[in-house]
Amino acid sequence: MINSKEIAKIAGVSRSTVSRVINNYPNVPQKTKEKVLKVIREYNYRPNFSAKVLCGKKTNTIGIFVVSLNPQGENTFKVNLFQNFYFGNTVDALIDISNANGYYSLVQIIYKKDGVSKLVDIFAENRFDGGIIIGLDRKDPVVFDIARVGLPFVLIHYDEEYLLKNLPEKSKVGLVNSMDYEAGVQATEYLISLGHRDIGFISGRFTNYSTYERWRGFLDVMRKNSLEIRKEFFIRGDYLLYKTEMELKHLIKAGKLPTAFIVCNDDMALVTINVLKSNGIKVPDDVSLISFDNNSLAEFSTPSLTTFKLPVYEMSERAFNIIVKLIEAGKYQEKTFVYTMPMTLISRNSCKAVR
Amino acid sequence: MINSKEIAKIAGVSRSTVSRVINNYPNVPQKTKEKVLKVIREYNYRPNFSAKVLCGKKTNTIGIFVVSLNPQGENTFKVNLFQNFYFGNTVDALIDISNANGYYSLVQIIYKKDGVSKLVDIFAENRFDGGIIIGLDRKDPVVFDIARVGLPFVLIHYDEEYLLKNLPEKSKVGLVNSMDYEAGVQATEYLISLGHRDIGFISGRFTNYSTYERWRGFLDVMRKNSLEIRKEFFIRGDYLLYKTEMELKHLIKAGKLPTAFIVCNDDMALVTINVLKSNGIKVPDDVSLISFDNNSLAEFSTPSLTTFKLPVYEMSERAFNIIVKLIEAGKYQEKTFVYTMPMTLISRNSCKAVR
DNA sequence: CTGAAAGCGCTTACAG
DNA sequence: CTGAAAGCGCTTACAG
Repeated sequence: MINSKEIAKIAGVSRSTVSRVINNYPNVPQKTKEKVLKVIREYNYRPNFSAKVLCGKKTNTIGIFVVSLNPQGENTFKVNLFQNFYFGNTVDALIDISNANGYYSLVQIIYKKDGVSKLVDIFAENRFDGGIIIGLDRKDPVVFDIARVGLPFVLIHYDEEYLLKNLPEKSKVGLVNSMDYEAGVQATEYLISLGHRDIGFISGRFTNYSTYERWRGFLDVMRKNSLEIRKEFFIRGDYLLYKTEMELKHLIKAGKLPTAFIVCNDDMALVTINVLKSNGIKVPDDVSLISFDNNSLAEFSTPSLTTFKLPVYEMSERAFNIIVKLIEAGKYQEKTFVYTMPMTLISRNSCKAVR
Repeated sequence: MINSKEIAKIAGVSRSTVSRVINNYPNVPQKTKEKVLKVIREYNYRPNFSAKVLCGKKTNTIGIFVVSLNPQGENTFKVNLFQNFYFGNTVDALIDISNANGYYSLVQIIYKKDGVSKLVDIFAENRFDGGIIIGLDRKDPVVFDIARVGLPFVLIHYDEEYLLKNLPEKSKVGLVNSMDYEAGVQATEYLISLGHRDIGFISGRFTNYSTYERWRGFLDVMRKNSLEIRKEFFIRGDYLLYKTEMELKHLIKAGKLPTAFIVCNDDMALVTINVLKSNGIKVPDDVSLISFDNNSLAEFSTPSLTTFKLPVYEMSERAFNIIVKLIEAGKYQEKTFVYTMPMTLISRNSCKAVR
């Protein structure tokens, strides 16, 4: 590849001038500009990216990081991003939004293990102007190590209080959450309003922001209504389909079911429907189901799912806007942006009033 | 951020030695190594990425490029990657596979217009070791400009003959296609075997490899069976749902329908079902539908779709393997790899034998 | 085994 | 308006 030195030589100017033309500096006469531009076009010259960055130019790149501990054992890599509603859609939205706004996107999936600390390393390499991180545990302290690197980043789904309390001074950090506590409250109240009193809960991972918050909401409402929270109606699904299936089968065998389940995502709800169905239990006639996400199947399953829409696209947009603000603020401003976005109940056919 | 010079100073060695330790050169005594490593850890030092690349080190990054001309007018950016089965899943798979194998992935969506030529520029910036490109027209000549840059790349879905004929010498290029011609043949033969003779075709874009090939297959079989290809049964859907809907409505209004349609993707097939349904026409009783992709809804629609599975994941894996081979071959080998992967007919409920 | 020096390809004060 | 020079942070022959 040709470099600026040669371009300069051919155009009969110095490298400084070539640089000035490329970077659109004002004090280059039109004539010189055209002369240089002509050579650039002719030789298809493109300034070397690394050299530019090394001189302190921006990378124009957003780092997108998906932290995904691997439940099937540490040997299996692959997240199956493309089968995961939350990760897949967030990454896709983030890429799309970044690109549409003139930023490159560098995507990196962290397959846990040593991975999370590797996050710090990647930030220290200075490959991007700012990062967006999803999939971290709600209180993963790696965040503070990353903050110390100095590059701005925004978190999607993380504990707000814990973050703000422990963030080092002068951190450039953003946070985007969904209103999972409120959704948990609303889900429980909705079921109660339908006459349900025996309400079960199929959880995701409790290290996870959303699961934790929804569970809190559930507990608060159950207690407020003096409803018993029965241990046997709690299923630790951990967002894993085989686990959900296994534990649910146990419960069915044990003989007693709640009249409704709050399920921490649509995928587990879909499995729940199937397992119940194959045991002769009807949804929603025998058991009601309310879940979260509103994934692409929610509308098409039988019955269709009553679920809370996770505003993935809107959250991604917000995260992108914050990171850009943080990047542009440069060294002159430190601020922490926090947004919490509403989830919407989409009422379909998996819930029914209890007789 | 601390740099190698300071690390060297603190550790009491030269930058050369720091570099040797980092890059695991063999001729560093254990003791020196440990001394340096200790300082590196203590100060959380990470070699600057751009500086490394500028010295000729690899970027360890795969560039992933999605070319998506924007049908809704040039002002609308956003591809809605996450709603697009083909693009979304391919990108996700590519990211996943790259990351799992130790490569970063730099993703860039090209929103056409000036975009395609911008592709050449990005390749010239030397930000990644090799690229994978999807979404290009089956004969987009930009490929040859990119090839001239010298970085290896692999194309997904491109005209093989045209590519091989026009590629400059010493190109490091790969190509991964699916057997769309064969699928087109098989789809048509299948419908004929069910007794259909009036077969319509709802096309994607003809500049697109898959549409073109499937159409060729369709034509060949229809001719071989001396079946009439009726112009009025051809709908140019262009992969656009509103267009498919509009043209189909025209056709319905005109009064005469084929007994079966070959539809160039599941999304258009789903729309077709809806439009027919709302006009009192039943699938598959009145009209059979066979499509391509096997997207996540294909199984759940009513009726479920008989469709050809596009092996997105397998194709992505293949593309990744090729690009790695090409990268590792370095300057010493030039070779063009071409693979064409089978599509599988998944027989469900949208086709029926004609009485 | 190890350090001094050159070089990768840019940009940016600085001087004129 | 424009060029020579220094500098960004590494790596890598080269010499010892």
